[in-house]
Amino acid sequence: MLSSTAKYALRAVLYLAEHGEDEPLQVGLIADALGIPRNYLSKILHELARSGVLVSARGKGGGFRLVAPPQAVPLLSVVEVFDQFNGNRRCLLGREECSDHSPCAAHVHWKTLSEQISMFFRDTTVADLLGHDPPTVPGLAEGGKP
Amino acid sequence: MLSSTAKYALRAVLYLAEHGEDEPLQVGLIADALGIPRNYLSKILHELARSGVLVSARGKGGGFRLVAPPQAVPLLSVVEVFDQFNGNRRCLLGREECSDHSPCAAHVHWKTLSEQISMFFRDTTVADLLGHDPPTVPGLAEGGKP
DNA sequence: AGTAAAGATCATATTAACATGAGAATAACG
DNA sequence: CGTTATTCTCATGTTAATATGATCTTTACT
Repeated sequence: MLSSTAKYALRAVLYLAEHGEDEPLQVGLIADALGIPRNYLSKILHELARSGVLVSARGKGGGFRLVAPPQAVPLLSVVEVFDQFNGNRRCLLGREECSDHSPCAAHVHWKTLSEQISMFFRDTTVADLLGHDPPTVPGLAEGGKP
Repeated sequence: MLSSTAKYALRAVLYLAEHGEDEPLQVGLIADALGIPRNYLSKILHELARSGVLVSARGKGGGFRLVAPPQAVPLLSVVEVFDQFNGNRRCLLGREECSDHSPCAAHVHWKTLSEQISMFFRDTTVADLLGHDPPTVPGLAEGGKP
């Protein structure tokens, strides 16, 4: 559904929302916590900063923070920085021009679901995902229920 | 949503359902009609044959045919040959192990849509997509309304 | 001013998807 | 049996995503 870059971005933003309320968090910290390659995450966070989702501070004491409160950050604003959701991404058969006006064979069947997916990313916010099992390093055991 | 390989496969299967009822169709014919690289489509159709969706006949008069009638071919049986729909494909954040039992942060929010997507590919058949604007070469003008 | 801690940037490597080209294997048919 | 039309297979090329490593730049603090 999402590129691994977009997944990294989402997980990092969630981590910032949960742990970065008071002070900026460093790339290395987030990368270690989530098991994401450091320099790769660095570039991802940098792009999120360029896109206005995060702010970055260089130098000692620097790091990344969310610009807006989690309730004001739809998943789409994170994900669209890396994955295209426009045009032929929406057409199941990959036609450049696929619309109600000029539909592909699957158009009427796929349309509803496709719109629901768009709505999901537009309407779900980072805050909606907080308070659940926080995303940690995938494949790392996680002692459970007392 | 789908890899371009899976899209090619879907479009080719649709073409076979519409034009290959009486006789097997040749790779070159389908490739030309749909604007898909010939040898690439050849491999795709071969894999669909190995997977039991198509039958192939070599030699003169050969080509490809659907094994079952279009009503009996769910889109999933075409698509799953190329794109994985299992495991972490279903998890929005890319966790290997993401389930009701061990959910990621997005699990409860994404679950419903994810299941609807699965259902779509399982319940929609090739026959459902017939009788609409047939998929042709993308980006090719298509003389329209009289 | 010097130093350490951070992000920013550049060059390069790795991998998988997508694609092309040439030829081998198979089958029909005269 | 040879010719021709077709799929099948292998080798290779191209491109984009993913990842790594080295170095540059900025900032806070002493």
